[in-house]
Amino acid sequence: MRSSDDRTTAARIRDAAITEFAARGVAGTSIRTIAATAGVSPGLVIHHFGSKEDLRVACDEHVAGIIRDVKGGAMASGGGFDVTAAFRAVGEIPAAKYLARTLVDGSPHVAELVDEIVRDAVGYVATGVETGMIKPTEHEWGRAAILTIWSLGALVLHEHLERLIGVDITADFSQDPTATTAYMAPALEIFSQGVFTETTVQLMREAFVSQRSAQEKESV
Amino acid sequence: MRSSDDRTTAARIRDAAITEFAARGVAGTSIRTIAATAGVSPGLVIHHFGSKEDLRVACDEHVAGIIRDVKGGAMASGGGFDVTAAFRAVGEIPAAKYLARTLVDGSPHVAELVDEIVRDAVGYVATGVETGMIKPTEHEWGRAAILTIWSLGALVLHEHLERLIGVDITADFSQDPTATTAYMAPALEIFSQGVFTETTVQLMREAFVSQRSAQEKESV
DNA sequence: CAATACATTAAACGATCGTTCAAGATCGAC
DNA sequence: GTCGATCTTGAACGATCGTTTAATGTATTG
Repeated sequence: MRSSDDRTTAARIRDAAITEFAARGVAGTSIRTIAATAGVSPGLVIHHFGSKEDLRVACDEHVAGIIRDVKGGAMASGGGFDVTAAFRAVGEIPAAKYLARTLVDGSPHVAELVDEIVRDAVGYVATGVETGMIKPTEHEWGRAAILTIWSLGALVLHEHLERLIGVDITADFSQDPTATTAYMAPALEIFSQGVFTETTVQLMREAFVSQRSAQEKESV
Repeated sequence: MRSSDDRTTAARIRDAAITEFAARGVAGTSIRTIAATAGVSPGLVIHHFGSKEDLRVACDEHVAGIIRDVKGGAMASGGGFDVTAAFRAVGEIPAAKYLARTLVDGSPHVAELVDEIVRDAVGYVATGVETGMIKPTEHEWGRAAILTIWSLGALVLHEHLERLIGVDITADFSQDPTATTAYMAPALEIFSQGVFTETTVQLMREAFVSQRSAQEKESV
């Protein structure tokens, strides 16, 4: 039975930490809990990683590595800026949940990683525009950033999304057509035809301009 | 000087707790920290709220109350399903940040609250469709849910959004036209014209159908 | 086989945690 | 002005936290 888990003890501890940190946050997880999940003593956790903070950094770096692998591998065949799709494709569910938590908890490396994902999205979108798949825009960076944030935001709020539409985007639902429809269909619709009518766009543009000129008056 | 703060001591403790919980999470915040922020002794916190968990519930309910007020007041004049706009309009920044944290930490009341926001969004969108402001859809619930999740997701990831495009959506930037442009312009663009071209939509639809029929074959 | 390095554990340490408690301080009611 | 109720504090309690330490087990190596 042991042959079914060929990971190092240190790797098992690290993976247990990733799971626990993802579920309860770093502050909400004790070393004793991680040790219990990994089936070792608390002292061994410290022996292998030095301290809780160092263990957290090790988790950070490991998940960051997975993300970079996933991006390199499944990017071209997938949805581009939809990071969550890449995770599902590779089956790295704990890493996805860890990222979701860490995006809010904050960590030494996650900000850097998000910037990286957005830069990739900019490149992906630019290619899409060149090949006529994606509409051009004045706000290249802003649009890529917002699309990425929305995608990551859905990942972070996966529990709510699951409750709302019955789809866990941190799980592999590629075999479940119902789930695919519930999540992908409305998103695809928004991304293709938008939600506002021409009338609304015109109204908002006018309101925006008038607000702006009013502020210019104020500031004089 | 004391006249500048007419809140009850209990209210000051509660507000301090909301701020600290929002910044560091519930597990990452000690009662002693809250007491220090409120300028009282740790014992007094317990005396007024019974326990840390009860204090958390009190924060939950207070913020939920603020959100319901905000929804009722600024909904009609604002962006509809953009919850964050409502917070800025009323100036309840700590409540917004508390909600952002609690959406991920989980709490006894937040799920209920999210469902409520989505139901409101469905109603708002339906009205918009009737008056010709919003495009109709097959997926009423799904679209409203996803739009709400995106909006809340941006709130949750406000720190990353600020770093990426220089706009803190938990702050009142109504006086800052640059910030308004950076965030609102791309979002409005996506919501009006979409991001995918007709070619892409057609391709995705075909891919979706073929995937589906392949799965139907499989399941036979 | 002896020696050495590494893996691992149980026990304990000091710090901090949420909470309790006893004792003042403050206040309104009679 | 006295009394009871409420507000507030400082000290302390037991539990749990991250971490250390000493000891034992288990390989590896010459």
